[in-house]
Amino acid sequence: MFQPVKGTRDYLPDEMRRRNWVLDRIRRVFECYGFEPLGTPALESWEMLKIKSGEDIIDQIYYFKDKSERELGLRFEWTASLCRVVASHRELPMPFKRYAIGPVWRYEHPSEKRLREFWQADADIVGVGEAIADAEVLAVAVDGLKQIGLKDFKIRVNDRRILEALLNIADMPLGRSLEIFRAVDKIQKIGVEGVREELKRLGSSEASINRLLELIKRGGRPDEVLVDLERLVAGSPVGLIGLNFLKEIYKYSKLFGIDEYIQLDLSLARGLDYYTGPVFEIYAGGFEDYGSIAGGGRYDDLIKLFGGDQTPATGVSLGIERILLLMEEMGMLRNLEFGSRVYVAPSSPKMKPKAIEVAQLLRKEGFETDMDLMNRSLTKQLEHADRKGFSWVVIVGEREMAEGRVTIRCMRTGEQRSVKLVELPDHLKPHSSSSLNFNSAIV
RNA sequence: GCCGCUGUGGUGUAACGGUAGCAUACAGGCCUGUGGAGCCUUCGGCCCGGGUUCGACUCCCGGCAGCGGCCCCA
Repeated sequence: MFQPVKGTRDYLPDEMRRRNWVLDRIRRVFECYGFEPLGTPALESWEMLKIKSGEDIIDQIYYFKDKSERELGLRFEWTASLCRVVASHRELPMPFKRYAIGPVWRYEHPSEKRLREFWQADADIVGVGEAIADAEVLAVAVDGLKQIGLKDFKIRVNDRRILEALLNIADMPLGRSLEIFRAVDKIQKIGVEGVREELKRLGSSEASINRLLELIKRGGRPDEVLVDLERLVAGSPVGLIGLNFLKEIYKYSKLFGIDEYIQLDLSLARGLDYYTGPVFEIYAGGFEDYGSIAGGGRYDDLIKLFGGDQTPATGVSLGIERILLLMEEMGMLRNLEFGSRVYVAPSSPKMKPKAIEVAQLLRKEGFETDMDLMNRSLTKQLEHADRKGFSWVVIVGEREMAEGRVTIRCMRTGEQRSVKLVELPDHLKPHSSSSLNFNSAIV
């Protein structure tokens, strides 16, 4: 018997329905904010995927040669593909706001929280260098999460240019910023001592390390930290640029209505090498230990690295599996209610042609409709409809049909009544809609 | 990548160096025009490869997969 390959999994209908529900809502929010869909291949050239990914990620790229010895890889995130498109389509009007939702692949140790094939929902703004873009990208992410029923958030933000300044203040070795960033970023996972070890390995002195660890402890609500921080990086032009940018983001976040979630965290750096300024991660409020459910940052140099003009860009990525797992844990997926579906049951095989007619009529009206394909007895059909969770069964019987009527049965209550065929859609409508409902959703 | 535990019908489990049993699900029947209960019937399995043995699902080795931990990392 074949199983899904390591780190991948199947999604049976019940689960897939929930997944789709979440994906649909996020897509709708993306489009609501004016992001446009962009399709790019799962397969990209290895050469391209490697650019500015960072050592650790490169090891995780699915790599292979095709039959013509081309070196290829599977996308491990969406940003590179976006940059490739932007670099090679100079005609795109700016700003270019695009979203992409789909699977990405990383060769790493699978666990419940980490598969080798997983979905990311990305929203990026290309062509805007100002903080309004970063704030909007955060807003769309928060709104997407709200629309699937999450309520409270913590957005950790930082700017790598501030970190850069702190590195200088702490007298850390020059030219190893990226490695140091990666080490510092792990503080949540490996703890202060772990980071200390890492930094030692990178050739920093004990004193520098202590100083840096002390510096990055600062964090919290922007209103409280920003002033303090201003004094700290006063002597560093780069640091000031970063700081001012964060201020701008914070300013705009108020206008977008997400400022209450924002927290400065000077230890945040993120693992990818291409970030040039602000970086951010979103956590579900009260579930910070669970890990981030979205993350992103600004990558102003990446498009140029891909052969395009110097073009600023920023974006955010939602981790779909993480989000679903979290929702599962919070018990939110059980409350999902889907539009009611209709099952058409001929009372006997003889009525099959009439049943098809009824089913087609309902489908034309937009009802999710299924019918018996196996000449089952009415008993079996009801059993089946019950198990599959249909809300309505339309019984197409000889006796009623002779008068142009059918019987509708509500599967939840067991009530049923006879209705005219021409009025059938009206009788099913109150309980059926193409839109989805969510009991505890804010919306 | 490393260490540990695990691998029996679709799912969950039992036993055993000598013909693999149960539950549940699926399909059908009791029920020839009415679901959720009950009873009955059918279908269906030892992860893969090698070794030890008269004989391996069982013991040994390797692989693969899952789970947990470490490492690594969104």
